[in-house]
Amino acid sequence: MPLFERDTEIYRDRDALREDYQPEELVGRDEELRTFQAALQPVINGEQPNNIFLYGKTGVGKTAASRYLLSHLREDARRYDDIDLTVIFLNCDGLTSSYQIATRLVNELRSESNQISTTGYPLGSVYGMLWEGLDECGGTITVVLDEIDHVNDDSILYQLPRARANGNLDNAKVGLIGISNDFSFRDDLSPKVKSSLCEQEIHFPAYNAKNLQAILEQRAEVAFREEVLADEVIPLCAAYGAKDAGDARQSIDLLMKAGDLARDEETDRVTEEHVKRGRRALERGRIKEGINGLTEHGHLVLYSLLTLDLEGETPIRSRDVRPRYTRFAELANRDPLVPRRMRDHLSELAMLGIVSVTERNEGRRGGTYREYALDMDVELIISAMRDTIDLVGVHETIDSHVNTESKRTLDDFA
DNA sequence: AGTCCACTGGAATATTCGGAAG
DNA sequence: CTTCCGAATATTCCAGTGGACT
Repeated sequence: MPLFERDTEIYRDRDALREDYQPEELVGRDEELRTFQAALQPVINGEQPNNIFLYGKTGVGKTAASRYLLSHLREDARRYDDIDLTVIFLNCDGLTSSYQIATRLVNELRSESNQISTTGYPLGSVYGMLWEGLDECGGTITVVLDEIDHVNDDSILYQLPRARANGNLDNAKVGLIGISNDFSFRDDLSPKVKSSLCEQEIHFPAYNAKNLQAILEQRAEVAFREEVLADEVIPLCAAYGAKDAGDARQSIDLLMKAGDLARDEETDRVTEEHVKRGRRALERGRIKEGINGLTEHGHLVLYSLLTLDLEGETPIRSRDVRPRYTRFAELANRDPLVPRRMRDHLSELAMLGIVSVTERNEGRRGGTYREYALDMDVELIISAMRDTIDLVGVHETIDSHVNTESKRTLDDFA
């Protein structure tokens, strides 16, 4: 018997479900594409391009729409002799300042052999090099800055659109396209940046179930063999996706997970059951990741909440979590955090969707406070926590010191 | 109408940590 | 090895907040 064997293939091309796959047509974003296209029209007309600002949550097609339209734009611009279009696409993830963006842009414009170092120059001379590079390139230059909310100073967002007006550029016409996940980012911009960058704003709303279904169908067409998916699979994935965040990435991942589960069992059909199990598995992964990213004190806070939940004490206000937390912290040989900070950890757990929060107000008697409760299956959280390495030490410490009453609770899931 | 409770959430400030440079 | 920097974490302080109570 051979060691390796081809899987019973339900997939035609599994890669079509991967993150980097780019479909030829973009479905479910018709209206946004129309506005976006109209905003890009001046480029073709040879006019000064608009500055465009795109915003919307993750996975709603902002980047995909930009790539799609700009590649068409580039192609179509080639048909006109008098238009010389350059597109620079820069993802600002990991970049924190305008300075870093400017050096990246300079390097994009320069040849391999002529790159500059990303540190060491005065800001002014980097801008100087940037204007020089842009002017040398000439024609119309569209700069796309993806995830600009990662950058915490907006000088380049001011400089770039104004470069021509300020006399820094003679030949080049620069258009800036900013993409942001974070809606509040736009509000925080200084007024002068807002007026120039946000002259064209396009909002990408979350996908609804219908949009998601269209997207999934498009992908599934390529990814799976015919007759492999049960009828309810795609609608179900779409429904979950729309309910959660309207995020295409997430829905596609779910479809892929369901497919993988089916493949692992060597069945030739993906069913509703697979989707449900896939969802659970993905959810667990998400929680695990969330928990892994927490600090030790975050873990202790979660632990406190977990044991309290097992004792049926939830929902619970933060001051009642405190004594339990303090005890655990001492057992783990850590100084307990100050209440204000502990509340921050609680809200962080809430942010991850691990716990739920309800605001209550009992007026003069109790004031305003929030009540926390576990929002996830206890089993799921425990199994996710078990894998958290640095928790082991804490766990043992607690386990060996804790009094019999809570020991019983801990044993319940240890 | 005004008081008051018990928090919340923002902000200023301090401390610790980790990585790069010297 | 130290030194320095910026990011991440913590602490301290405090001005709201909004519904129950007088």
